[in-house]
Amino acid sequence: MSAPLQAVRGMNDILPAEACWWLDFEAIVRGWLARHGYRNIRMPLVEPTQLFRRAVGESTDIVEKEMYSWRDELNGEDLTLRPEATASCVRAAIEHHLLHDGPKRLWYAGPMYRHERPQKGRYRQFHQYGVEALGFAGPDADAELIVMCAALWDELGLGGIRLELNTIGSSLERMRYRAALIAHLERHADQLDADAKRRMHSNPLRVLDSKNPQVQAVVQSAPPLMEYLGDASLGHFAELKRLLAAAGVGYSISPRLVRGLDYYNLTVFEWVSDRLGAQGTVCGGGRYDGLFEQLGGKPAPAAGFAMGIERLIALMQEAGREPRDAPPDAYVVHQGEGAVQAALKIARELRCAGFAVIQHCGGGSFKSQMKRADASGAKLALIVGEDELKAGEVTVKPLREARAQARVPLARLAAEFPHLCKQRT
RNA sequence: GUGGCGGUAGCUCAACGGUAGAGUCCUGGAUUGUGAUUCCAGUUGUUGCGGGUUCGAAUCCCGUCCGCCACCCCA
Repeated sequence: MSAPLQAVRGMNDILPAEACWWLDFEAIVRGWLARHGYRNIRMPLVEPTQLFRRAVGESTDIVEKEMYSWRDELNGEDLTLRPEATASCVRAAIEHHLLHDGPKRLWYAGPMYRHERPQKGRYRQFHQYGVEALGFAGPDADAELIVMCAALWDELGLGGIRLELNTIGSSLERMRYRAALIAHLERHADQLDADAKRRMHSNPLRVLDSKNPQVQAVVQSAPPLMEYLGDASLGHFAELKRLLAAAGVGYSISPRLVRGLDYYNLTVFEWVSDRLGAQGTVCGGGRYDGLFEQLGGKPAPAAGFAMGIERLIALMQEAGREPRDAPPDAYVVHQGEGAVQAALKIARELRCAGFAVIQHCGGGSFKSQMKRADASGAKLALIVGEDELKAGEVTVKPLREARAQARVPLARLAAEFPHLCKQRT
């Protein structure tokens, strides 16, 4: 036997026992999205590499070292497995003129790819639900997005997720601040680590969220970004805070929260849990008013967020929720001449009536078929043997309760089945 | 990319230089066609892979792969 192949590192199979959690999660999320008036959009997993270089930014971790990029030798295109999907979504909106008749509320879901070292809550293929409000300029849109997150945590039964909020102003304000920050960092260059020194010129804002204590000391004494914001930016932020307070959504202002992607401006936020180890961010987003123009489209304001499915499901499991398992209503056991045909017919009839029915396959003794019936979790075993066939009946045996089995005429089975299924003790 | 810990039956683990085991699961049986409980029987395997030390390696050493956790960053 040759060596078995394995899944690619950091890319996981989601087996049935785990997948039932995903189905529960998705059912809740989709209902929630529909009730908020968001419509689905689906973009390709592969995009031109240039899309992410321009949207996410050259000096971000994602573009610098985490993208699965390659050259398609068939035609020389440079392609990348999407590391996030806001860029794709905006690209699609521009390409198909989605905003020609007004702003749009959109959502998407699917796998994202980042080449990082895997650890708890971090995988090379991970999955997100993304929500984007395109064409909305005001802080009311920011508030809508944040408040709907809070509603979702409630629906999912999750507590202890806190909101961290910040504003990073306009690109012009950041440019002015950037100059001041670089000047400050240069004065204290001797206290910066290699990483901070490298970023000091390429992306100085990123130095702000360094966790190195010595670097943080320098950051603490740096001028705050807030002092470089104009009235418009401050007003946007103030109104957002008012709307959140009115909606009863608590938050903490986190001046060091700048987010790793270049396209953000004004509002940025993260929802964080303490129960997930080192990777506690469960959802992150913000406003990206410059992205449409940056990608060659007509300027349009926009805001959005993405949430990590693996991390949220981990929280659901940690909260002690039970996944809704849907065992079949019946398992059809059959033996003897002509029994398979009769069993198939019975199963089909019941399925047409809306019941979940498993038909035994693969032969085996009566005993082994009954074992399968029990293992399937079915409420009832339907027994089709020679006796039943002769009598035109089927034996209905409850598997989950101490109730006697009964013979039911085939003609009445479908009609009586709801009653047989529901009966307790 | 860097560091710490770990890989033994499908699963959970024991054996820690001297012939690889238990529980569970799975399969068959306990008088005609009845599951889950009970009893009996049976299969679990190149001890992740490759090399080295040794009379002898699951065990010690080196390499490699994979996993977990952390750094970094984020979902």
